[in-house]
Amino acid sequence: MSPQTRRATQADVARLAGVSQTTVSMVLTGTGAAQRRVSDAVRERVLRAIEVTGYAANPAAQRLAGGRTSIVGVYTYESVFPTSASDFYHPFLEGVENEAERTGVDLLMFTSMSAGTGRRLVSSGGVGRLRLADGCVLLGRHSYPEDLAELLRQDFPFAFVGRREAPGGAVPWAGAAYAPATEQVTDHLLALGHRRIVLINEFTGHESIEDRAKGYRVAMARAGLQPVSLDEPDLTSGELLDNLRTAGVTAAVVSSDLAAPLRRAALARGLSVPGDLSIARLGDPETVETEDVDWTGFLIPRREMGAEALRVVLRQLTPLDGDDNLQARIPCTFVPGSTVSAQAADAPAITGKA
Amino acid sequence: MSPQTRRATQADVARLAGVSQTTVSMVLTGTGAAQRRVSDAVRERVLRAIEVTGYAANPAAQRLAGGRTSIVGVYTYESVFPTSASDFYHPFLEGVENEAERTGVDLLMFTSMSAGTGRRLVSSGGVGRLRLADGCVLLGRHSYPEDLAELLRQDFPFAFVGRREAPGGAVPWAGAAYAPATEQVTDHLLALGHRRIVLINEFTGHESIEDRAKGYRVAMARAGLQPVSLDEPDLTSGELLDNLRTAGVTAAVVSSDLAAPLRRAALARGLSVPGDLSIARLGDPETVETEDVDWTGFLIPRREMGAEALRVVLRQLTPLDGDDNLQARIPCTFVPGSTVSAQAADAPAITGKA
DNA sequence: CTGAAAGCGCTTACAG
DNA sequence: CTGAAAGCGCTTACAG
Repeated sequence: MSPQTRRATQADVARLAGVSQTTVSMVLTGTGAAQRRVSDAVRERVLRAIEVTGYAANPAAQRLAGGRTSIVGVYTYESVFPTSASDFYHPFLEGVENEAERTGVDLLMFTSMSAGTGRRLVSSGGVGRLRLADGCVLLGRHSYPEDLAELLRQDFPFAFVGRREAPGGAVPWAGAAYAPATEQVTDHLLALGHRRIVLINEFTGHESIEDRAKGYRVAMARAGLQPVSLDEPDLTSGELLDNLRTAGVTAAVVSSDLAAPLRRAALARGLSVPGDLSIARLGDPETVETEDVDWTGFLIPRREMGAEALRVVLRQLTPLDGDDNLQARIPCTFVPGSTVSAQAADAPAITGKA
Repeated sequence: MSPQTRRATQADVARLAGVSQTTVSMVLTGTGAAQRRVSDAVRERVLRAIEVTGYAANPAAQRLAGGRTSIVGVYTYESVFPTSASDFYHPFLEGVENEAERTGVDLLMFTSMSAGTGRRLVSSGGVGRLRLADGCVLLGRHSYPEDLAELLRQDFPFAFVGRREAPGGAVPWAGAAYAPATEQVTDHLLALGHRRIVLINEFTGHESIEDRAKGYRVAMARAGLQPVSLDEPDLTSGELLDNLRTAGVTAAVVSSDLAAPLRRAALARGLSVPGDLSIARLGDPETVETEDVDWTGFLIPRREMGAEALRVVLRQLTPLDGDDNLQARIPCTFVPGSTVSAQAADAPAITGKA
């Protein structure tokens, strides 16, 4: 309607309200003490002028002048929407988006720096692009120590979804509390009478794997038992199973990706799960499962991890309250399931060879 | 390593290269003629200095100074990741993201302005926030004429996914070519010998509904037949079916959401589809289907629509080439299916009451 | 071919 | 309680 096609600026508002542009800014974003310095009468006039002009802040200018934009970057190390990758990213992003909506921040999704494989944030000028945002949530399957170190060095607020470590400082993250969850699962087996309980973990140096091992060891130690680990990465599930039987193992605590293969190997050898071998799973896998098994174990709180990661970023932006914990562990949910059963205390279920 | 924690600016680069800051800017983004004005020797020095300093442009400053950020906003009228809504938004967003990755733009997802229902872009200061981006892709189930009119008025580059109209100018969009697709489906039924073909459409004023009706009328007119429409919105599928039978209809061309109910009603009355009634579907519904029916009809090219919408935005940013079409119709894919069969020319399939 | 200068629209000391 | 001024890091006329 109005012929004016240019967007209103603070200067326009100021002119209409008969005050200085500084005052308009103060009314809008004056921090703490500053905000209070405007008289009610003036504030009223400014507010009215804002309404009349339809003024809305220019985020680029805000950002450049050192203010906040309420934009948080989301950097994923692969693209998100193609269905292949979405199994992994999706639950996390649901959490991030929910929390973003709740707290009123917009999400800047970085997808442009792919350049094929080994896509790195630092080298591709990505860190620079991030600066449009107040902070950034990072999301990827692996570890990216150089990226994280660079972010730390630049003192840029960020959080990784999942525990990560990097040289040069404490990485902020929101991860699953794998240690207590694994401890609980192991305790559950112990309470069922199992004594020969083995941990079967992946053989990466990944932080989350270490956490699971720790929880297992704690539970075993408290029960006065010797932790047993089968760290031969090259074993097939079948060979692994044979080793378990030789060792008289009655229960296995297994990382999420290895549980199904182990169960299949057991069934293939005519064994019953949980009759002959109890299997508990340490986390639900990211891919949709083909078999319909009612696993005993715990669920990874992916949505909560995403939401908390955003909160960890936000916490760095307003370090007002006492809550300055930048490494958040989210509890996992224990699921009773039916791949585990009771075991007479001293009777090894698996004896000799078949 | 280096103690410097501040990010490098063009001024830093300039100092190191022994040139002016203007020259650095020219090397990086000089448009056309300007770019050419820098001598090779100087360009070399600047480029080297950029590498040494690890300079990356500050997008906020770029944007404020009137430059491009290679950021395109994506405004969805509902949240995206919660699974409830993702059925609708997902395929479109896949297309947008793919194209963004291909063309090297980042996506700014606007999620913050929900404010419950009736969430509008204009009133919530959303248009202002958009200005961080070079342009914007809009995505929603309904029509939002006020928002679109405001965007047009402000001359802000955007594109809607799906055909839309608004007062104040031509809305840029990327939509499905419903008219020719519906025409093709109708022709298919005509070729099979059907003469009494009815169009069953939703009763909204939605643009895409109009397109379908147009395609149907064109095909019928060419065959010298009278188009038949049953525009009684309050009819149940069963009553609708009874009307069809009374009218001696042998084939129905049905919008995506009404096809399944109509088929169920037919089966419930002991009729065979396609034996007694052929049903062709105008588009695949957005929700996952419960019944496994091999529908005859066409598929909505949702991913391509998303990708093209981004391209429509980009086209407005660089109107160099001759391709200035801002209303793109993407062809739909015809699917033969098995809910349609041949019909003897003059023998009405449905006669009398059951 | 190169540079000094204005300006984009904000925030934040610094004066009154 | 309020305002004039500097500055954030760029782009783009405008001079040389």
